[in-house]
Amino acid sequence: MRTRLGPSPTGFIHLGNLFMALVNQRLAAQSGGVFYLRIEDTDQKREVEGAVSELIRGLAYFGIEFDEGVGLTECCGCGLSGSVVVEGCGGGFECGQNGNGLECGSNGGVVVERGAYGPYFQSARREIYHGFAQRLLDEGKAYHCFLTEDEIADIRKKQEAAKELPGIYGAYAKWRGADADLVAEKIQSGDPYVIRFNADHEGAACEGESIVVADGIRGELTMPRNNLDTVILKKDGLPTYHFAHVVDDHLMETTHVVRGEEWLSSLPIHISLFRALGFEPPVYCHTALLMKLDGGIKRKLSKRTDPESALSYYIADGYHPIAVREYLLTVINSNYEEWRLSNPDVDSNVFEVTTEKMGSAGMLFDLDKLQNISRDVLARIPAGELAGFVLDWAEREKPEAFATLLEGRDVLEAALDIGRAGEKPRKDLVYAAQMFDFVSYFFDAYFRMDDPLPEGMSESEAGALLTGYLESYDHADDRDRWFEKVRELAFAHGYAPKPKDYKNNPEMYKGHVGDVSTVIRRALAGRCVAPDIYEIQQILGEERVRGRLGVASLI
RNA sequence: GGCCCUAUGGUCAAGCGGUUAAGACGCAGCCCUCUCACGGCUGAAUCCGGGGUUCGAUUCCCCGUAGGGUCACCA
Repeated sequence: MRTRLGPSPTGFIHLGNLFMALVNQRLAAQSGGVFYLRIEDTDQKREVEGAVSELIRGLAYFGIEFDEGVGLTECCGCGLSGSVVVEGCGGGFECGQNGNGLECGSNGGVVVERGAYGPYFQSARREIYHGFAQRLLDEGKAYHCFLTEDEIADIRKKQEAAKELPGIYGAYAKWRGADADLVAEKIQSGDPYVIRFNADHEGAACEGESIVVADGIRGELTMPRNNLDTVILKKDGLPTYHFAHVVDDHLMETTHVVRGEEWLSSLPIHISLFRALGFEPPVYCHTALLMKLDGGIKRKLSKRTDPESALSYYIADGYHPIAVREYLLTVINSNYEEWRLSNPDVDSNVFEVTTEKMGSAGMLFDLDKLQNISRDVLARIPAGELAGFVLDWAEREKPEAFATLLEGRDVLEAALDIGRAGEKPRKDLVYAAQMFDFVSYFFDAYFRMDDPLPEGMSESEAGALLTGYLESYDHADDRDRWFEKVRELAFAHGYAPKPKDYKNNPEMYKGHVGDVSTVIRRALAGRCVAPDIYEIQQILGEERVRGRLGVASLI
């Protein structure tokens, strides 16, 4: 299979982009095919500078790499902004001569193209589109249209009033078959125009005819034939999506177009264009959309109002790429989870994604599920690797903490590794920001006594317990000996050494050993909820343990 | 509004004419237990409605209904 991703460089990378990229990537990789990146920059108004390299980097964070097409490479060192080099051009291009107007990455990346089907920027394929448009023009399948915005608005108003289908078609297509001399004259005098597809070039008799398309996900689809004179070349000479899609995916030999359901309704236009040009259409796979529950109703994840729809949200919080991929995989093919359960240690790329098993309903994005998957994924990653991951995150997102973490890297690693050995590892870790918070108290700079004492525990009582604990503290004790001492301390102060004792005879005790350990835990970690005290102490080291206990016992 | 897509618990969903209607997340309870997390067990919770077809429909067909998508010189 040859698949592609065709994003427009608007500076916003949607979760949906990643979803689509992942499906396309897996499909190509599984079949030994090619997955390429084409930049659909035909809307100059929406274009954002630096969006292309940001897009590539954003996707790369989640492990999306392209075999062909637009990519990023190390800076050529020219230092000039606005320069592009084309890989494999043999030095024939000087920096800045390519003219695509892209940045020479401020952080060392240069946008390049590779592959035999270029250019992969639609804005650089103008002449190609013009050639095919001319062909349609010559064959009477397209025409110049000089309708102004006002005229179109009037037409629409009339159509609305008459409850007719809006758009340019039939009798409303007044430039269809216009006098050639008049057209030439208008062009000559510089009147702006667009090229429209003539939906009735095969004769208006086709009205009511329907088309049947075999969708890779949805099976056989029956839709009415296109009857709108859709614009294929805009006033500025650039193609619309519809035309660029048809021309490019034909020329670039895309075999499978995986795209969102929002394209379903323009499928008839695309089929008509393929037919008019005499091209074979690719296999279409229209995926369900990612939705969000909003006030009780489902709706498409929106980039304007839903922060979690942006890839940058997950990068900023430091979600692990593997976790996000696995979550997406469970959404892409629901049998993935089952597979993962029986293959806990196999690389997720071994799982075969199939379009037939993709849902077509539109699913809610489930952050809980992502987090749950993330816990499992992170539990399988060695602490050393996680420490590096957190450091990368901190360098990027929390620079003020980076030096501290880097300096205390061994502490960071040990802290992240708490309770993870053995058959039933703890699964406390979810994403980098959360991991940082989870271990922050190990670093003096972030140690805070945040939590209040447990209910009913007075400060003097806590102070007495801590003083007693400090007196008997021996850093060299093993875990059993250590806890034995905690029990003794508890008993000496009127607390049940075992929770069960307290449960059975609540009137005999002030509380149980858990209350005592909570006071200790709070003194050491600043919180009443944290992992095993013994391990925390071992990581903190004797000096800091005594220091924190001493400080807390005086309050 | 037209056209199109979709419809199983709160969520993701198995199912593909006869099932006690899987599983996962979440939720509740219990167990384990120094708190938490992990783990174990248990539980509550689903076939949108109405017609057909059929000996029998969650499953097939039709009609509603609901949700979504789309109706640009944006993709």
